[in-house]
Amino acid sequence: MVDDCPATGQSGCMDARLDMVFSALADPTRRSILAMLLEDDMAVTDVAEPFDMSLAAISKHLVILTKAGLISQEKRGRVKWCKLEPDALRDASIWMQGFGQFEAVNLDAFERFLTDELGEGDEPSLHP
Amino acid sequence: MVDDCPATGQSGCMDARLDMVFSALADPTRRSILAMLLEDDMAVTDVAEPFDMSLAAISKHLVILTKAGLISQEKRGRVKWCKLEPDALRDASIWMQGFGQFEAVNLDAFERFLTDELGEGDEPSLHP
DNA sequence: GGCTTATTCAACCAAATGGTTGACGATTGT
DNA sequence: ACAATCGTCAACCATTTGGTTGAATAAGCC
Repeated sequence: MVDDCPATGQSGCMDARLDMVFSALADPTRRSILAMLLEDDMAVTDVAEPFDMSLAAISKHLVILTKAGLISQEKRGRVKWCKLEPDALRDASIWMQGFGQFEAVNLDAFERFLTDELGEGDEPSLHP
Repeated sequence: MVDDCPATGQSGCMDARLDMVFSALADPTRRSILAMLLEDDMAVTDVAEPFDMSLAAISKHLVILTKAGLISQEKRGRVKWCKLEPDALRDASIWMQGFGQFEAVNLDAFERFLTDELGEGDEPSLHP
């Protein structure tokens, strides 16, 4: 009954986590927030600034991202800092790769990944 | 205005597609369907069979998966065949990998991937 | 102490989601 | 021709989602 196989999805115990991760990613605002946090940790107010939306709405988005494990929030003083937490993203990505494994063409993606990351200079350029 | 950078998410034209892919993946029923289709193409009725849910509901799920590009449906005679379409999954997975790229630990995932796929024999064993 | 800033809470709302049922068109088999 | 099977459509329903406001809590500044 433990989730022995990530592909079956049959009542696995990581189902709920995947639910949360994918539905968190399903919103463009939340994806933008993740992209912003990719560059640096940010306070809630600063996260909200570029959006045409109330602070409360952003706060709720951040709660959703936190519950999904995609970010973490640490309160220091009166400001709450948001930090990207790539593990959950990685897990979900791995899950998805399961669906490509049986196709040889899937290797394209990894070639692209590797050349993007390793071929383009030494400093970890975030997004070419 | 074209989506020049997959990380910004700023009004990129692939946003809508990612919306659809991730919200399609956010439902456990739909993920199970994908897992079933991983093993073989299936007719709609056969997809619906293991679920405790009406055929119409499954039909709707399949429409959602189709619109997201995750599966394709081809009607042959009176039965409609559903086939996994891994490209969309791969694209979304690539997008997600962007969030791991700046971390060295991300390479773990790819090591795991490579050993899983290449290390476990010649025949494309679907899911060990 | 009293103002300002940072963030959440609570109540509310419109729209989207995920399901049901029953009727319907299309295709197949006898 | 008739009946059975495959799948979708339409109408409906309950719940969730994503947003709004205004008040409330908490911390820093003068």
